[in-house]
Amino acid sequence: MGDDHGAARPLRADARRNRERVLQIAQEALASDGLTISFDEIARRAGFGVGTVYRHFPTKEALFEAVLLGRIERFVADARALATAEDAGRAFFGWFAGVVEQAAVNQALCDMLDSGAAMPLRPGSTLAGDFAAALGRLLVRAQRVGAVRADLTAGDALDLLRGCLVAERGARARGGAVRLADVVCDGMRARSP
Amino acid sequence: MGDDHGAARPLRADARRNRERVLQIAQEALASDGLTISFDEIARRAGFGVGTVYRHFPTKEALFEAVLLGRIERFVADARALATAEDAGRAFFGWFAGVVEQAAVNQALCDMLDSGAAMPLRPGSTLAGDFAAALGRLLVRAQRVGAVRADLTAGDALDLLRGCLVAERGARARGGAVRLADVVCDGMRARSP
DNA sequence: ATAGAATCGGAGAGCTTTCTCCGTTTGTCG
DNA sequence: CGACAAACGGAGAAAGCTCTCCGATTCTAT
Repeated sequence: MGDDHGAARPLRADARRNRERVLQIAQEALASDGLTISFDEIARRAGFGVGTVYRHFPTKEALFEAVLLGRIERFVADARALATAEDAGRAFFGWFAGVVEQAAVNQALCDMLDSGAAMPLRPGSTLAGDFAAALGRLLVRAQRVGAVRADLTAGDALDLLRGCLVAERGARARGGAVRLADVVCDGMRARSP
Repeated sequence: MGDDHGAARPLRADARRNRERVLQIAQEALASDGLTISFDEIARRAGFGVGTVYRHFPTKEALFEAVLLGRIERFVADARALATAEDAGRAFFGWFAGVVEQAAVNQALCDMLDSGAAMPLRPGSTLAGDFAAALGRLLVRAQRVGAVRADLTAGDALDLLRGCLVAERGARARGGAVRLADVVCDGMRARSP
């Protein structure tokens, strides 16, 4: 599930080139301007007529998904790979900081993770759920070994992740020296009484 | 600098009543829907023609400022009142949590504090600067008595405040039990090694 | 080289949003 | 009460957005 429905005939050479260029430009535009950028503006920056871009991606959302979905899937895959790591605390905090690190330099990723309860994906998608579930597994393991406060839920951690994104992005814009994600991670650590 | 230019003649009785009603409805609409709500929608909810609302507030921004400016000024005043409190750590964390507490139930306040580097105020306003300066003073005092990590700047604290807003608002929406602001505050505390 | 299919370009339909304009209605004061 | 300024209402201008449509153009297979 990703490209076209069923077995489509191969694209004409120029069309494939153009499609790649659109994806490239859209990726840059989304990273710098976020989800609010207009479809027309992306077409303009890519140097194509808007009709051409719509030929490749039937809606604005389809284009944005084509650019961003892979990034989120990657986060989920990373979390799964860490699900059996030796040091559960290290796994959780490392993954958490890694997501913040990558998303903080990409406005669209921030917008996507930030906005409201659900990620603005195709209704049928389970990705938002997968993401939350993957985070939840890392969290529980870290709590079992006493690395993270026991009273935090997966929802809490997800909200803190969103908060970190906002904070960290602000800090980057100012050239701040302190990793704000580290500050928040410290807050999540279990106190040693 | 507030109402009208110079000495305006008093409003007609019905006009004053209508103005109050618009402010009241706008306040509720902004709290629940945030800065993205449309001017037309506010007029509709108040039961007025859009022209009537524009008669009282020349632009959308003017209306929003009339509703929200006072709230921010209040935060600044609170910070100033705490600037000589005995327990500097308590003053800083208490103020920080208080701002989060109040802003978390008001979408527009969140939007305003969140969005980018500057608050979307009239260019000439010094309010954004006042807010940052007030926060900075509480922070420095708390750092002097060793209550807060010494490596945090005022900008860091402001960004963390923004992050808290996002996290806390998410938690409220889910009915979360943990005060996420407390988690972040714990992260800002100086470690006692 | 040429026919024919695939692709492109961009005008414009249809929507939302901010804000203006002016005919109509409503308070107020002598 | 009656006149007149003040206030109201909402149509619609202007701008921006998503998305469609179809004539013009470009590739490719023969």
